[in-house]
Amino acid sequence: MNTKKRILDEALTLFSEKGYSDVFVADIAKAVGIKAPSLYKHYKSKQDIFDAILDEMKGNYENKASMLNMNGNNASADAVVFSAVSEDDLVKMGMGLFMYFLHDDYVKKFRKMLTVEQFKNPDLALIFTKQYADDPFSYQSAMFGMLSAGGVLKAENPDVMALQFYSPLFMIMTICDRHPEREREFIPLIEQHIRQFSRLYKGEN
Amino acid sequence: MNTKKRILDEALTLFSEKGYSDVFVADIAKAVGIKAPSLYKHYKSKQDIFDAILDEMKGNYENKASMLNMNGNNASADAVVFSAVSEDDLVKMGMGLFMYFLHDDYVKKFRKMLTVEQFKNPDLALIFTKQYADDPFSYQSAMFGMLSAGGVLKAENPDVMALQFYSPLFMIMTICDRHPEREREFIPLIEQHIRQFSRLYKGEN
DNA sequence: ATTATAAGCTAATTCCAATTAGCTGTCAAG
DNA sequence: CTTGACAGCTAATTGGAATTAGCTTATAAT
Repeated sequence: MNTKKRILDEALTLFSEKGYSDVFVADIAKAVGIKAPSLYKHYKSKQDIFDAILDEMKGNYENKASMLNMNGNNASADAVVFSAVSEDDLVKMGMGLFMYFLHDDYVKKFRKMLTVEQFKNPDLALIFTKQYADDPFSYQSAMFGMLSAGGVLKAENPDVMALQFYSPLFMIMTICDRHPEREREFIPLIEQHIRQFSRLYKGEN
Repeated sequence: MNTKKRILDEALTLFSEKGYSDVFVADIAKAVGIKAPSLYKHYKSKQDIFDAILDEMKGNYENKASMLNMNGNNASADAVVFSAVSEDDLVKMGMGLFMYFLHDDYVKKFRKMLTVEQFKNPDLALIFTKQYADDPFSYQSAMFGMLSAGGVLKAENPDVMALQFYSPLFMIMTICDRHPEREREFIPLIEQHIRQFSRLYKGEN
């Protein structure tokens, strides 16, 4: 039941591994458990399936983003109090973000699809950059700005602080997308990064 | 002349933008200025062209890597002296690495091809991770370890230092691959990052 | 001069994958 | 009960893309 939705799920799984062109309608159908022509009862073409995946994602993202306070909306950082943020708080936040991005099945597949399709499709390039760069930067920059203003952290360029805090998470995520088996090796490094970052910007040493 | 080499160049250009499957033999031939069947006088199949590109790159990399002191060979960091490394030295080194990766035409195309093919081809995944993560990390970690030991920088985990130094370069490079027009916006940020990194790890502030 | 080879071309050939045609069974609404 | 929409199937159809066949010309070696 709900074949229509299952088609999108299986198609996304396949697209994220093989890219749009190397996935055949018959592959998607097989994954769903039907024959290729039956699939046309639900979508009028392969491209239509792809578009539906994009539409679905656009809905999902705004929810998740505001949930994680990750959106570009500058009002959202208000929720973070100016006052103390401990090293453990930063670790919790950074690891939480990292683990969510890395392990949420839907998010992961969608990201991998963006990765392999980005140069063919300018829309996807924009979505990728917004979700994985501009939005996190803008949120974190606002946060670090306030933490600096509140005297919790050194007064340094908050854009740079955001870049330095976030890009290790991003980079290691891309490595783990390629080599999930190396995750064990990198998780501790992320935590060490965040603790070291925190100490450096608190001026402790 | 040297059609054989031109085929590789044009094929790489196309593969890097559209991915292997979306490039037709006729496209490559057209870019070279011949007809598709003529191309088979030089390579026995489309796959053969792809393989030749890989082979060529394997040769290129080891040279470039040792030139840039970027390889995984731990002896290579010996060239860096223990003694003083100024903020400007770090900027020069970081920006040089970044600009080379970002603007060298061959390197850029090859990276984009790795990006879009990585999940289909485990070999490419390994090459990507080696060239853009393991090798830079191992070189820089050795370097920061020596700078710490020499008292030039604080004694902190050198793996984390390498991660923090390099991952902003990597991440911004991936953004610029998608949006070359945003380069102007990001180059200054890279320089600020390196200067801020340097000051933090020198304990100045 | 002759001939072999290299590198190009046009015209098949072959295969494959998306899509369409047309049929069948189910089942809910009337 | 019976009819229409739904969702599936098998068997075409269509179009596109890789590769092969077979021919031509230029050139370099004999």
